[in-house]
Amino acid sequence: MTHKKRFNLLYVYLLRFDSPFLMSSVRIYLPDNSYKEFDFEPTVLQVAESIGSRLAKDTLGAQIDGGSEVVDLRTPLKDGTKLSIVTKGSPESLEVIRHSAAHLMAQAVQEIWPEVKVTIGPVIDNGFFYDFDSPFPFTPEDLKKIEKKMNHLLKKNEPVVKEVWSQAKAIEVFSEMKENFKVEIIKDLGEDEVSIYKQGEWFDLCRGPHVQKMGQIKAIKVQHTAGAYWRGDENNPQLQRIYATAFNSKEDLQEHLQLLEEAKKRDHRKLSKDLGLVYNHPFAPGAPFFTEKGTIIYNQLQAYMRECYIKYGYHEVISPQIFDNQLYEKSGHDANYKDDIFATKIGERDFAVKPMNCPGHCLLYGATKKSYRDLPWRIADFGRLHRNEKSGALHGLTRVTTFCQDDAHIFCRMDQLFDEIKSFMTFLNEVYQCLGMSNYKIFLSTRPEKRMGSDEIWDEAEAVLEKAVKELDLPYTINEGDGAFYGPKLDIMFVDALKRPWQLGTMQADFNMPKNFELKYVGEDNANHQPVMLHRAILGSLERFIGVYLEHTAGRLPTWLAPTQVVVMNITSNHDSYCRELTELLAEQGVRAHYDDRNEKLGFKIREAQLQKIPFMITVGDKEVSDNAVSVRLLNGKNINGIDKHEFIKNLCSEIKERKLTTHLGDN
RNA sequence: GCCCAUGUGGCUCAGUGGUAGAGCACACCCUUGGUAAGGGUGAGGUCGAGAGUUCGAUUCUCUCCAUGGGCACCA
Repeated sequence: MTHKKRFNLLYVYLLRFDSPFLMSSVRIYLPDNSYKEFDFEPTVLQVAESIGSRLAKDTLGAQIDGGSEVVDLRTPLKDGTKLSIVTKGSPESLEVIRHSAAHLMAQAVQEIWPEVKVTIGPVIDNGFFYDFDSPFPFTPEDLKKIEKKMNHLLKKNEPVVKEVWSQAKAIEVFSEMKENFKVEIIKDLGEDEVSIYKQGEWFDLCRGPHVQKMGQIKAIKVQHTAGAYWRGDENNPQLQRIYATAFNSKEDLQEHLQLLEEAKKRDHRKLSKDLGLVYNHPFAPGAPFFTEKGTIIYNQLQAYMRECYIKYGYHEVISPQIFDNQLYEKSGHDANYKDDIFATKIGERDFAVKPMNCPGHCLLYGATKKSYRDLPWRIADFGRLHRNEKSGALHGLTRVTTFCQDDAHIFCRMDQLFDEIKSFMTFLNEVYQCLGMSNYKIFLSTRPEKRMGSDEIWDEAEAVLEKAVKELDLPYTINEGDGAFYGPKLDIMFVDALKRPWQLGTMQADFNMPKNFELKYVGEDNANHQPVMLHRAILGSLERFIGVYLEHTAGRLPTWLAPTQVVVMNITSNHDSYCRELTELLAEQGVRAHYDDRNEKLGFKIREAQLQKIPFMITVGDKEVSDNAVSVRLLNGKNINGIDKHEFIKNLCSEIKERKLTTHLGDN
């Protein structure tokens, strides 16, 4: 603090307490610790005005007392408030802009179709939506019309005015307008007063924050429509949702739209088709075929996990595909999961296709008498699972009806739990590092509404997981009510190259299933005890993982995973025998090499190999044949010419064997 | 499951109330060409399935199936 300020502070102090005739002053602190004084409680905007007219013009909201919530610029500030003004330059400003843009969209819709009723329109990541109660669905042409209308309204640059109404008045006004959803919201709020934001003639019930004038929204884009249930409940009426976004500048909007384009290019459904990895047929909805190429990725991942299983003390098992439904009655699946199980009746007997491995593994545990010395008992299973997903839920490889998890169950004693969780996290970290997936977050998902077992059991299970992450010093977030029906989970959320989160790995603590199956081990005390069951997966399902990984890498797989690792290209048919020998040599070393001997120009072959994202392209011409060498082109376009043939193969083999991340492929 | 949209050769997509077209891929021929598409010729589709309207449907209507965008669901 400067000398002058310190003096001011003292002076004001004296004024406040020694001059009863003056109104006590209100002091608002700015981020640089300086402050502004008022003899009334100023609004955010008034503070901004006192600093400068330019700042006032750019003001969109504020954050107060170090909080992250953005408050409305019309908010009166109490003495001592620490104020950080949000202007159009700050990322928080988007929230304000989008909030107002949502109102603008609702206004546009109601000006075009007065019969459409409004509900709510919140800001979401990257944009906002507004849910309308409309007698007709919006067409793409309607969306264009809405966008046009919004741009027209923007030009009018109407000021946004806040009013505070009594609950009674608000109910009366909105009832008269037949805005019944709004009336319901006001009643549910149960507040004596509610705030209303007006632009021109149009107004909406809203908590804010909002811009000063609509013209502060610089760029909007109406994106797409969707059906959505009122209050997210499928028993409620379905509304018409319109998604849109808004930005501080046309450039920012352009940039965002480009990012969406990029994400579209990386869509695993497109990539898996273009790279020839997966095939889908309407006769098997949600059940992908893996082609000969896709199967290589699938099997390589499994082989990798199998190697890790040896290191981490897991034993692989194979369990039945179809069980008598009594198994699922016993496990609790019949009560909690029936809708998703493929079931069939043969004669008088009910059968079910297994939706998960755990009940079968409980049977296998019970097959032999276990001593405390046998624990932890870790069994892994790549068994095929089938789940009868609701039709609308299917999505590429990430949501399918049949899949295979890198699944394992650990049966252990209570005192072994911590070490098991720790070992799992080490295992997971090793795998994710190997795959270049270092960015992941941990969520602790707690008891869901639909669950089995007593609250005491749940208390214990949740506490065990929480204690473990705390002791391991891992940062985590609680995900209330998102646990499995048999136990809480630690969910691993992988964040991909485009910053999108995906749930892959999981570690679940289950005290319920061991109880249902009356699982026991004989303790040191020669008495029976119940083991704890841990359900865990690192990749999640192979299908889902491959989908996510394709998007993360944009299809540029590390060499060890690439279906074709090397393509050999001759320049003329004179080099044919050399190429043939080279390809055989590579194959002998276990390298997946393809010889492109087509009568085509080199540029053409390169282009195809490039589009197929093959890590190594070898070109062979007169030079290479005479030097017994190879020239290599990498996916990033770099060339390494004239390497000794054997040296190249040696290096390549070690890259594959060590499962190196191919950084030379370019930025993933 | 719900709302909306879409479905045309292997792929990407035009198009029409009078039984269809392009590019790529494919086959054959010419071309032997050093780092992202050489040229020519040809074959290939009862326009997702079923029903209806119509003299006539790939086109209009309905139902179903699948896919896409969401919602809900995701043990």
